[in-house]
Amino acid sequence: MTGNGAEHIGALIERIGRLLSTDAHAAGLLPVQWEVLRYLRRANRFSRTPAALTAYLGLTKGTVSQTLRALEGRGLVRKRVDPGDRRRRCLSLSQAARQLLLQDPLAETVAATRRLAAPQRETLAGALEALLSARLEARERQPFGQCRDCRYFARQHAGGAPHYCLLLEEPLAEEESGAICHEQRPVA
Amino acid sequence: MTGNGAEHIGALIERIGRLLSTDAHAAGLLPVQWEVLRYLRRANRFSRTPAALTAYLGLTKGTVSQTLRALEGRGLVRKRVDPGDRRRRCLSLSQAARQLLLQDPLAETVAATRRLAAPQRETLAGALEALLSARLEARERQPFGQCRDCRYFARQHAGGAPHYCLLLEEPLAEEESGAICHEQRPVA
DNA sequence: CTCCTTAGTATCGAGGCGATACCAAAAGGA
DNA sequence: TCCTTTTGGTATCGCCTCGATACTAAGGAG
Repeated sequence: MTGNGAEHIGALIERIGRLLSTDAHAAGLLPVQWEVLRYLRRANRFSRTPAALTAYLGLTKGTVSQTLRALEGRGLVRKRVDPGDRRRRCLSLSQAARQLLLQDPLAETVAATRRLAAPQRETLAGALEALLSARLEARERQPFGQCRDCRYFARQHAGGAPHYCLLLEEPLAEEESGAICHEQRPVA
Repeated sequence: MTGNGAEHIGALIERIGRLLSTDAHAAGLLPVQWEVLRYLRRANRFSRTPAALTAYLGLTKGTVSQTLRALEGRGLVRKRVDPGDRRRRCLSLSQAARQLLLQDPLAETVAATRRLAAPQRETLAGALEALLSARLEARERQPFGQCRDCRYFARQHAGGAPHYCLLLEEPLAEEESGAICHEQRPVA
């Protein structure tokens, strides 16, 4: 292989992104629609709202509202008013959406990643995280990291007891600690 | 950092791709329009045609035709009939397009890549190439590699003499050997 | 009760995108 | 030579993204 400069890496990222985009189209949904479904699968209960989704995708709220409208029309996303704050909408995936996610075109790339040697995969993950956080900082975007990596995450050590969010003052189940959160602030 | 599995890498790639897409929007052109300009800057003279561009982007020819129409309307791309084959159109960048490419939003990510440690950058490039070629094979897409890595590339060793393409039977200048080609077939 | 902020929707215009249909030029027979 | 096929590109339609702008509704602060 020739040309391993920084420009080459830029071209690779661009090309892979384009492939993912056409894969997404071929799988029956538009790229951003797949991303909405993936987000809703990974986000915790405080983050499954149009506002958090808007921040995650980096789009305007009007665009997101319209995209959600399209997904609702297809019966993939359900929207209902938050009883606590009647301005908020709680988003959830339909059973059809969960079924559809089993054919997520991104899975093929994940499988290709699995075929890399373990140390190479480690380095790849680290490098991508560095690139991502550089861009996030430049744009002052929220990181949307995992709950358990958050400065407000309090781990309860008494066996079986749930964890706790010091920001939202809510108990957290063990399964929730790996979900992404729109309020997440990395430790230190 | 937590969760370095293959799924995590998939999420990272997806998220970076999304950031690049919103960066592109912010820079005044649509993502695919930036990609067209980048392609035309990097492609050799046999590959600056709508058909090659269509294969590169993995889109339908109708879509590409329409995108080129938009870029032509903005005075960024010029199109003229190929004198040899009057069905073909030869594409070229205007001076305004070359000027615009100096503000390519992808450059910021390239700069971030440059800040990685050299061995990490090497591994990143290798891993991304592996992911890309896996997807290309699965979709039976052309690689669009560099001319000099092609099985039809004949290097002339007599000082200063140009190289030669055994497929198209055309002489090649030294500067062309780094360009990407729609006919490129990697060695062995 | 006002003002302000936050959450979401509605609408418009540009444009990507696939699908389909179409046209023109080249190439390949019989 | 004429006829067919193939190749390169365009035109049009419908759906959807996307930003911009303007709007409604609900919560909060004084």
